[in-house]
Amino acid sequence: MFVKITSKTLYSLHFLCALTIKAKSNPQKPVHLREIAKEYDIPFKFLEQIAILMKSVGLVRGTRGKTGGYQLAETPESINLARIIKATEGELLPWADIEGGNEVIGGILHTIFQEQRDEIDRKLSAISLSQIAEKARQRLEPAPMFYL
Amino acid sequence: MFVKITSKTLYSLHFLCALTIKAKSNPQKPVHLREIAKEYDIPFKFLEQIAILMKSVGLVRGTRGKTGGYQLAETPESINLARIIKATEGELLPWADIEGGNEVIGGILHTIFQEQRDEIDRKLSAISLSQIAEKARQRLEPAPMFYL
DNA sequence: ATTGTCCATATCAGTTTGATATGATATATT
DNA sequence: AATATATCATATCAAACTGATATGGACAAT
Repeated sequence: MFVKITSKTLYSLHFLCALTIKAKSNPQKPVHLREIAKEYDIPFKFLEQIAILMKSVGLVRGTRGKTGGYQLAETPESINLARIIKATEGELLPWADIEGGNEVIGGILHTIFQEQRDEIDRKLSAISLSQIAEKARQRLEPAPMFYL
Repeated sequence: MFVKITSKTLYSLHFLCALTIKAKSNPQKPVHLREIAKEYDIPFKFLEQIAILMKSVGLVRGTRGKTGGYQLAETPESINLARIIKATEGELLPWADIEGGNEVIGGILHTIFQEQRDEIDRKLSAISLSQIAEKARQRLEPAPMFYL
């Protein structure tokens, strides 16, 4: 593939959206991973790893113990898609060996893609978690009554 | 990684550039893979696979027998970078499962990236093999005499 | 016939990805 | 204090992908 999004990113977005949506109706209260795993059909143990990763990059806070769980460490408005994807997929710029420099074709490609990468970074940075969560919430809403 | 270029693409570009450059001084004459593999330091057997791939997508022609070799199947002006990368890395659009549709986050990401992918496609399509080969030729040129 | 090329698969080691297993640590409840 | 339930942290594993190698067939000029 050329542009690649792994399921780790998908799961991470589900996770963060869940925290965002649930915080609306009940702020302050941590959300259990089991709950999210069940609702979004994510393998629980995999979700645990993702939660730890999200915590390590400062996007969420974990509370231990029986009434523990996770909640966003920042407002969903201040968290953008670029930060999330960089956490899950690594830096947007890939070819470390190409950047080496003296390799001819690599150098050419590097020049060609530099501009494009900056553009992608800008666009992803302009999309906030709150926007994504809002769209997800809309799509998840049950059909209006008058369809029944 | 997020945007990824494998060595198969690098080697392919070396291969196609070699054919382009050599065709200038000696058109019609097929170029041996062994020659290219040596000059560009590409594992010969790997290059063979790449040559077959390039042939299967119609970018080069192979001539068998003792005086055989490879040559471009089209003019280097009509071959663009998008075609080459699609041949080596697959379609620029990756997430077949995401495109499925009814998955919420996947659908959102698909929308977000659609525009960007088209943009990348346009930019890569605008860069021809002849341009790349020309740049490569310039960089490969020995230093001018008056530097000695 | 022999040689040197393309052509086509099969295989293999290393890495990445998705997922599971095991257990430690922390805290609210009983 | 004991227990239940949560986060936290590694270790491990199978499948897929990547880079590379191996083996052998088909073809044409000498």
